[in-house]
Amino acid sequence: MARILITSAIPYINGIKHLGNLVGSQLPADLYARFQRGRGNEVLFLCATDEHGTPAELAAAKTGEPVDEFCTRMHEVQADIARRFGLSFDHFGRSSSPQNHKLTQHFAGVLADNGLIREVDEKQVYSNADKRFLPDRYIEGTCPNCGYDKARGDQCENCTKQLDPTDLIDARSAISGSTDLEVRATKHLYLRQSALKDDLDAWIDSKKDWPILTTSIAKKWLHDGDGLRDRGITRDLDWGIPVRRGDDDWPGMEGKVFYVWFDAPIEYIACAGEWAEANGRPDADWERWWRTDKGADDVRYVQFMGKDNVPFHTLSFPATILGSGEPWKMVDHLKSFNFLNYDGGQFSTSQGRGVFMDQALEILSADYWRWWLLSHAPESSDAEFTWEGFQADTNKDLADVLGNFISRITKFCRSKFGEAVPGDGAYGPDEAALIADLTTKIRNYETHMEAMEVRKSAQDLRAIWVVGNEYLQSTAPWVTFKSDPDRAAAQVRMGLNLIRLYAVLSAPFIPDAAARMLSAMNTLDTTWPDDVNAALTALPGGHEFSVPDVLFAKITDDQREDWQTRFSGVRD
RNA sequence: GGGCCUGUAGCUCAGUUGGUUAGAGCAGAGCGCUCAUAACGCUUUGGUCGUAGGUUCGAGUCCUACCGGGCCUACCA
Repeated sequence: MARILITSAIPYINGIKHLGNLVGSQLPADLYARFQRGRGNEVLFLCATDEHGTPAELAAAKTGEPVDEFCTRMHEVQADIARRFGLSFDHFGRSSSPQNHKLTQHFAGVLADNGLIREVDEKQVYSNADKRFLPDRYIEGTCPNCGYDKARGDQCENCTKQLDPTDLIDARSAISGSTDLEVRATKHLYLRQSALKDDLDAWIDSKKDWPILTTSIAKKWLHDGDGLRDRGITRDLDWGIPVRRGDDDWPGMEGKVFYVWFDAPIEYIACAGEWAEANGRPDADWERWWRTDKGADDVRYVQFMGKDNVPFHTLSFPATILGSGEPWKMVDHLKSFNFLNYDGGQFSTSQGRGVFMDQALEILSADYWRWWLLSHAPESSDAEFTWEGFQADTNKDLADVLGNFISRITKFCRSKFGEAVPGDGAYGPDEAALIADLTTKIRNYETHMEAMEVRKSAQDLRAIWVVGNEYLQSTAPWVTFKSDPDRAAAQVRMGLNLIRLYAVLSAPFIPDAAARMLSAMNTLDTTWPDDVNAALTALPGGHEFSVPDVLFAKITDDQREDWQTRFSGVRD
């Protein structure tokens, strides 16, 4: 039995994620986790909320809550939505956890001991009105290049020119609008990534099977200009992990916290500790997933994320681990995704454009979304969500191909044989051919799932569903029944066994529907079909079942138009 | 500006190291079936593979230029 550690990029605490965020990390990670569990492998699937940084402080200030209370509340909101989407995290942690505080401070300490931290005196813009240092993009002003009056301190989004905050004319705080800004001296810690460049380069080079998207981004950062640059890992904020050197104070760094991108990936590790604590397990139980000196040698570690997260996972976090010199498990495969667009534009959290996870669940159950998003996962390029496509695809795949198959065979059986699997007759050449066909298709499905080829896996699964309809059409038990009832009985028995098989195979994509299928078939047998022949005799003659309700109701044109209108604007 | 990704039938996408008549699903057309959520099955119409050159016996696949879409570019996360 293989052991597989899976992490999804941790969603930022500030607000509810949209469908584009979901399909880029948590959902495919869940697909893979469910698949690996289904095959009988040992899985630890971790996710968490990423809670530190300026936007969290500002969002809390907006609601009037203390930032820690805001984060606690939003964590629960996100955890609840994740549950309702069927995201099967073994633990959904928090980057603000005590475990992460300790571990982040630990890493900073050992990196300093190894000579990989340097202190840098620098100047940053400080807003007297806001009483805080402002990140470049929180400073607005008039672009000296094109005159656009809402240029940000890092770049003018009108003329795309790269800017320095001090370039801006009439610079003001993007938070308060105050122009009472000054340049202040401050001191920060930098991680000497440049010293680890060759190690990182060699490490990336050794990853031959990673998506091009992943390695090309990493290579760009490694070789652009003078090569990989050192990176500031501290910030002048109140909310975050206090800068400490292991268990000791860090003289000169009082009142500062670690940069959110330093502590967020470390939460992948800390989250395992939270998982152990939450389940009353000893430290050894999580360390065997993360410490190669404590049993993690045979763990395969896979990360899922959107392309915007790649540099931090291919460079910063590995630099933290390599630089520590400690035997932490490093990522084996990094699956990255492009973005999902919404009806001709981008999904946007800041602008409230698109469909957000909570809204999606208000109108349809999770499986509709899971199926469509995964079968259109933006793997090779950005993908496009349209309501027409969503309606057409889910109606065809889920209602017609899969749902109707279940409906027709269960209802036919009920009318001719009653609600129990008919035991007469035996499988013959038709069934042997079906089993051979299914075996080939299931092995393809497994291969693509194993390789995290999400869209191809969805196509494979759909093809497996189609086989059921083809089988019924060609054997026509409704005809056979009139001349050879025993033969019809065997055909119906096969059809009912296909439902159980489909439930097992489909569970990673559509877990709720799979559970309803198993429930209707009155079985708890979720054995993975390594042996397809055996899988199709699992429900014996006499086994009682029930005809399930409609598995997937179709999306009507009226519904689609209604939703199209409702989600055409922006959310408040 | 630089780097990378991308442009294949009306739509969404496959096309392995260049190799005979470019594939799938949906939509469209025809036929069949009637167990079923008017569902299913079979057959079938659509493409000179963004444009222009080049390499090659042979290019959707490699090279160059150009046009279009996208992402990143290190202090948002």
